Order: sequence, then C-alpha cells, then structure tokens
Amino acid sequence: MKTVLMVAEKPSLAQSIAKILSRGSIRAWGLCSSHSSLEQPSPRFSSPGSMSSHKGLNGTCSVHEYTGTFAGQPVHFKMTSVCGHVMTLDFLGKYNKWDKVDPAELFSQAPTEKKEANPKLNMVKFLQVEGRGCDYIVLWLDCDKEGENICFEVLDAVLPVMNQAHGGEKTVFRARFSSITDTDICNAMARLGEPDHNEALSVDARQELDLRIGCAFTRFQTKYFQGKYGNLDSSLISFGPCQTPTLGFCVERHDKIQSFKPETYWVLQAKVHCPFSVHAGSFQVLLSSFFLQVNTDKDRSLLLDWDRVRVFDREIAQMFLNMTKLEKEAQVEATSRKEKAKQRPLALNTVEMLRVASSSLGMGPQHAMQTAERLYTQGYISYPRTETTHYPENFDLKGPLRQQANHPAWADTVKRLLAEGINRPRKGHDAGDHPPITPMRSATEAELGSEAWRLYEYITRHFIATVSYDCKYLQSSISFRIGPEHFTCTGKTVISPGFTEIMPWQSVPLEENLPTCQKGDTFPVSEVKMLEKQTSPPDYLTEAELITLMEKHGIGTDASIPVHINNICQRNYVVVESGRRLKPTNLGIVLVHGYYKIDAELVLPTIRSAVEKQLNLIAQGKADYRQVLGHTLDIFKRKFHYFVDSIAGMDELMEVSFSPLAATGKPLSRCGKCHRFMKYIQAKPSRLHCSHCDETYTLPQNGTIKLYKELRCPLDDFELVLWSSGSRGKSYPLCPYCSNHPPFRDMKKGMGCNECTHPTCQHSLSMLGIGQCVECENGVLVLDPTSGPKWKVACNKCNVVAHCFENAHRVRVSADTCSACEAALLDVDFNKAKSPLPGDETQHTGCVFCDPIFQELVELKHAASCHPMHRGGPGRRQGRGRARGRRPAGKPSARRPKDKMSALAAYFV
DNA sequence: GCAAGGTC
Repeated sequence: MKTVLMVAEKPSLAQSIAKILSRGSIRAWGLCSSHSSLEQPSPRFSSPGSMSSHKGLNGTCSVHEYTGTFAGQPVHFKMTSVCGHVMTLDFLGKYNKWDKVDPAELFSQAPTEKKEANPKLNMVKFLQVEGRGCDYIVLWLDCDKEGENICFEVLDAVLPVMNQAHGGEKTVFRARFSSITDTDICNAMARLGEPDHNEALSVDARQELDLRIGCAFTRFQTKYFQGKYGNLDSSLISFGPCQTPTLGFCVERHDKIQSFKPETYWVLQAKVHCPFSVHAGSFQVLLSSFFLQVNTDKDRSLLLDWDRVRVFDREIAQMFLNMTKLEKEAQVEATSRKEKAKQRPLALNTVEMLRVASSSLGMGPQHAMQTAERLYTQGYISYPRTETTHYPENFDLKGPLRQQANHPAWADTVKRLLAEGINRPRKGHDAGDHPPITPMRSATEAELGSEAWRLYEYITRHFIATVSYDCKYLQSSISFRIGPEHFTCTGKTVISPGFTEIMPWQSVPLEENLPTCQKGDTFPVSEVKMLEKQTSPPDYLTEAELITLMEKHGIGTDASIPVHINNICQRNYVVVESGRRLKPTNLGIVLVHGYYKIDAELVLPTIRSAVEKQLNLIAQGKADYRQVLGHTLDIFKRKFHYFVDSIAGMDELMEVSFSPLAATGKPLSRCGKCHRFMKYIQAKPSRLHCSHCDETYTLPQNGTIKLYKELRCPLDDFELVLWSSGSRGKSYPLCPYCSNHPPFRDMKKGMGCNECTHPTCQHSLSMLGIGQCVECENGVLVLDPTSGPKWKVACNKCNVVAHCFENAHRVRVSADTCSACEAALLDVDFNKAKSPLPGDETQHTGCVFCDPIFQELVELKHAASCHPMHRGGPGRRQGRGRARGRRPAGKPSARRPKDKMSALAAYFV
C-alpha cells in the first residue's frame, strides 16, 4: 500500500484535520466526488474512520495515521505537522563577528544561509523520519505567504527521502482551505493544487531584506553610540522595519504633547428650572432603579449646552453672557426623539483581544498572548491567533453558548438567549485563517487563577455579546432659545440593553431623562454663567491605540505586534506608564528625531508598506525575485551610506540628552598605562573609562565594583577592582585590563583573577584555588581572600559557595596538598577566645574535603540560595569530600605548581 | 549581541 504524508503548520491543526478526514470520509467522499467542476483531476480519498496517533521524535509534533483511498487506490495516510517555520535565515558565521565585519558589507557581500529555526525540535530529521518511503505529500500549511514558504521548507527536507515517482506521476500536492470545518477541509482535499513558488519567494525576499537591513543599521548605530555616552543606559541600539516605525508612533505623540500650547476659551452654561415629568413608554420598565428614584424627585433643573460650544475671545463671551443674562425665560424651539442602536461587537480576533486586554484588563500584549495561549492549550478557548472576525457559515454558535448556561456569572443572560433565540452575528472579515476566538468550555476563576480568568471572562462575555441583540436607546433633544442665543439639551434612555447586559462596560451611560414639552413652551432660567476653560494636550499613546495604528499601517502581524511593542520597551526606547500608556525615553526620542533629521523614511510607517508592495509583485508573479531584492537592497544600501555619513546629525541630538563618557562616572581604579584614575560608569554596560588613554574596559555585569585595596596586577600594573554579586553571593578580584585582554591562552574575556592562571600572583587561581568544584564539570573552588571573618570558598564557574571557618582571623591556601584527594590544604588561624578547634588549639592545617575537624566547619551553599545537597542527614557528610573533592586525572591542577618557572614559561609560549 | 516571521 502506498503512503501519503500530510503536513500542517502546527500540531493542533494536524490533529483537527486528521480527525475530519479520517472520520468524515464516507460523507466527505460523496461530497467531494459530487463536484463536477474540479479544476484538475484530484486524487479521491476515503478512509474507514479510525485513526491512531503517536508522538514524533521531537516530542512536540504528533503523527496521526489512518487508511483510506487516494488517487483511486487504497493508501496509508500519515498526517503530521511542523511548528511554524522550519528554517531561519542568518549570515554565515564569520559575518556575525561585530568587530571584524563592516556593517555595509551586510547589504551584499555577506552570504546568508538557512539554518534550522529551532534546533531543539530537530524538525528536518523528524520530517525525514516520517517522510522516508512515502509516495505522495499533501501540504496543509496555513494559506498565507508564510505558509507557502514553509511548504517549500518541508519539501526541501522531505523530497530527498521519499519514494521516486514513476513515469512523471504527480506526487506533491497543496491543500487550500479557509477554515477548519468539515466542508472546507474536504473540499480542499478534493481540489488539491500545487504550492505557489512565487508566494514562497516573496517571503524569501522579505526575510533577506529584514535581515540585511535590520542587522546593518543595528550594528552600525550600536557600535557608533555604545561607549560614547556614560549615561546612555543601553547596550543595544536596534533598528528594524517594524520596531522603528512602532517607536515612531510613540514619539510622534510625544512631539504633539510637547508642541501643544494650551488655549483659553469660554463657554456659556445655562440652567433652566422645570417641573419634572417624563415620557411614558414601555421602555420605562427596563430602566434601572436609579431612574425610578429620579422620577420621584419632582423639581429639578436642567443643564443646557451652548450651541456655539465655545469662543476663544473673552470679551465676546462676556457680550453673549450679558445678552442672555437679561432673559428670564428659555423658550423651546424644537424637540426631537430618535431611536438609536449601539451595535453588538464583531466576533473576536487577536488584535481586538489585545487592545481590550491592555485598555480594560491592564494586561500588556505580550502577557495577554501568553495567557491566551495557555487557555488555548488547556482547552478553554479556541486558537487565539486569528485575524478573522467572521464566524464560518456552519459554525456551531449554540454549542459553546449552551456550555455557559450554568455559569454563575452569566447563566441568566445565556439561558434567556437560548430560550428566546440568539441573534445572527454581524458579518465580519474572513481572513481565511482561523475562526474567531471563542470559549471552548465553561470555567471558573478558581480553576483558572485570577489572571487567566479575567481574560477568559472577557473572551466569553464578548462571545455571548456577538450573538446578543444590539443595544437600543432613545436619544431625545430639546432646543432652547434664551434671548439671541441657542442652547440644547440631550438625553439618552435605554430601550433595551441588548449585548450591553453581558458587556456592562459598553452600556449607554445613564443620563437624565428629559421633560415632556412642545415647541413654544417656556422654562424659567435659573442661572446663566460663563466658564473659563483651557484646551488640553493629548495624552501619551496607549498600547491599545498603538495596536490600532500598527494594524492600520500594516506594521507587524497579529502574532508579531506584541513582540514589536515588547521590543521597544526592552530596548529602553519607551516605558509603560500608568493606564498602559507608552512614554518614549530620551533615547527613543533622540533616535526618532535623528532619523527624521537624516532620512525620515527610516522611521515612517510608509516604508514597510512600500516594500510590501514590491514583495506582492513577486508573489503575484509580476516581478522577478532577484530584481526586486537587488533593487530594494540597493536603495537601502544608499540610505545606509547616507545615514553613516550623516550620523553626526543624530549625535548632536544625543549630546543634548546624554553626557560624554569622559564627563561621567566616578574615579575608581588607576590605569596601568598612564597611572591616572579611570572613571567607573555604572550605566549598562558598566565599564571603566580612561579619558587620558581614551580606552574603555568592560566590567562583569549584574554586580557591584569597588577598589581592591589599591593592589595592582603584576602583569599590567592596573589597579585591581573587587566584583561582588552581593552579601549572600560571591566576590572576586579582577584586573580591568586582563579581563578585556586575556593574558593567557586558556583565559577568556570577562574573567576575573579567580580564573587567572598566573602561576605566582597572589590573587590568581593558581594561588587561591583549592580543588575541583563539587558540582560543576570545570569549576574550581577558590578561596575568597576578602570574605573574612565569614570566610567563603566559591566556585569560579558555577554558583556554588562554601561558607567556612567563621570568625577565623586568617585563612591561607597552603602549598601542600591532601594525600587523599589532592586538594590544596588550608591553613586556618583562630583567636583564642573564638576557636572551635579541639582543646586550646588556635591553628589547624587540613583538607576542607577530608579533614574531620574542618568538615564540621564547612557549609555548602549556592550563591544567594540554600543548596539542596545540604538537606541530607549527617551520614552523607563523610563521603562528600572524599568522593567529589578529588581532581580527575589529566585535569589541570589548581594547586600551586611545584616548578613555578617552568609553569610560567609554559604560559608565555 | 542584530530583523521579522512562524509557533511552543
């Protein structure tokens, strides 16, 4: 029997499609074969309706197997999936060395290669294992350009291991579907086509453009500005065709706020006195108790709005005030009553969910997406990444609704809807990807936890609202004349709340009801006054507004919008303020203003859509892939060179906001070359800067630095500093020069003296090292000479710390080694009063691992946390040192070498 | 260390 391999874009889809095709086969076969207008002869298929599933070798993708017919023959079907893109584009390794490659080379010279997108998933191997020996392949990837591109990634992996076709028989098929419904999937199976190479090529072009342009600009501006300003708190200044315009939106709003000049204006406000009587009508019963209370209040005054709204000249306002003030009565000129409707929402898609999550639930897009994904994988909601706001025609709306009928939060509403009949959902947009986001089963807050619950509650309420009725309300208004001036008063009364019952935050605000009156009626004026007000600036952009702008300009996709927003936060270009408003930082502002100054297209949202237009030509087969790519790269290469030549313009802006390196930081350690003080710059990346030599020395991050007793490195004369990760962590001395320019072959950048193999320096590993770490492979336990009186021995690779010999007044690493485990012996002196040693001893030399006296004085921990090893009973203590302290044969010894000179010579070869 | 796009 021949085998048909089928591949979907994600595991969940493989399962749904396999279920449909394996069970619905007989009906589907009938349906499919009844189509007479097939564009091409399509392989017919059927299956007896049972399917078996197993996990693939990567543990993530499943394989669903069943038998059926295909191309008129009995076959074995294997349905599986990838996890998004199989491959990713990157430069060849040597072009990823920032110091060695001129970013300009990234536009053309630097070759790119496709790498596995997620090596852990082992996707190519997995596809080959499953594809080996298959005869046909049907590609069920999402029906968009990215999906088309993944088709070819799958084919590249699988075709070489599949059986060879006989006599030009077609073996590669593409299924095109627009929803995951029985009809659609069966139709797709009945009308298999071919993957579209042009669409795939347009994605290849997009990938290459994004990579080359993004990396070139990012590397250039990072290298240019990094280390130039002391208080520029960013080690990466990135640029990207999506993230930069996203930042641009935030800065644009900031500029509007900055340039805003408040203007004073004046408003007339009138109050009339009216005996209260409301229209009688059936809607009254629906009004809230608030209204009924108002109704009992017989006399009240009515606030009128001025038809001129406002004037910007005080004297003119005063004139109008004077004229109206003379009048004692307001005359009704017209009345109107209109029934209006507030529409029920469209079915929920991803961006709308993210907007509401941000604006109403205070949940950032990235977080909201993660929460939604968890709800999805746990089966509470449908697939959360979709652009579609239209339920498929045969979508079962009542099923999910019934599941909610006993939910304590909305049982009443749902039961009434089911009893009285649901409303037809509004016609939304069908993007052909996934159905809108809906609840899949009932859940409670206790079950989900408060965060996930809030999102689930919103999704469910939104779903119920889409099958509810519009909210109907009555808008009435009365036009008045007071002297020469006209005033109006409006009121809204809810006729039927419709969907706002389940989405109360959308309710028509309760407004006072208006009195019944007719044209010509008069009301006594109780007050006319003039109010002075000021126009106010807009506020910073909310995340929700930003999402709307990005969607409108085609910046990013439903899945990547949260990533871009997260990026500009993490890169320190904007900060999220209260109300989830995005306030650009100085860095963000300077960058955008810099782009505006040099080449505004770099930050305008139009650039992405212009490129996309070109890419679409490739997809439609109207333009040549190579030509478009070459042409676009050429344009950006020119832009890049112009940007490089004009960078001083951006630098001028930087100078205003940031202070030069030489003017920042506090003097800390002395430079070994000029013997002047260097300055310690705390802003990330923290570093030392010698303004005389104009050299910068990076320091280890995430810790504090102080001077180390003015001790100097014997190799370069730089003053040592002491790095510490905190009182419960570890610390070690460090030479700023050696750490940046490793003196020995076996040392790497960033290392401290505790890893230095200098054979005689008193701060080195050679002198302070004790023995192999008890936990990690390559680490050595090193005495921390500054840690007394709470002495510590810490691993120079991992975070193992041993606390030992508390209150000893001196601890030294001896030249002798333990005969049992080869660890260096420690020489410990205690004060007479505090000595824990037996008898009246104050001094003891021994091995920390093997000496029974020392074993009682050593406590193993992890830096800043308690170590699990220490939880055991007393019995394990004995064996610990003996077994683990021993250095394996062949490993470099941390002991003091016997022949210092020969060892020294070896290092300097 | 960099982009944006899939998805987990």
